[in-house]
Amino acid sequence: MEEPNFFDKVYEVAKRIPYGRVTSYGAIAKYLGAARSARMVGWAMNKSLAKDIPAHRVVNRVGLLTGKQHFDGTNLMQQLLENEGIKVVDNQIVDFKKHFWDPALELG
DNA sequence: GGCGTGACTTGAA
DNA sequence: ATTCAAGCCACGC
Repeated sequence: MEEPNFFDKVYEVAKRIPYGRVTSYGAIAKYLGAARSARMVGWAMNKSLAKDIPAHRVVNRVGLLTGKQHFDGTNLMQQLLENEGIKVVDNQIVDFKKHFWDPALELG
């Protein structure tokens, strides 16, 4: 059997993020048992841009759109979030806590 | 093949 | 309360 790597797990979790919800790199990393490897999640997300992964639903722990810079358009990430009913002001998600989706809680 | 960078987080001073 | 430092590991030069 294949043993999913960190990257692959990140992709699977990211794919499972529900519509209109967001999560943080650390939450995913922690769910994978590598809370200190949050950076790898970000790097994985960078690669995920070429996949069907909703990377725009993943932000840092304060709800700041740190990765919007990596999207094609500077406002693309924000537009996508607002399109899902998430309000974004100054590159930061409003009521981030309410929209926060913890894989450890939702997936088990 | 080594060094630095990076879409981060946590903990300690 | 804020600021500083360390950790984690893949990728590019």
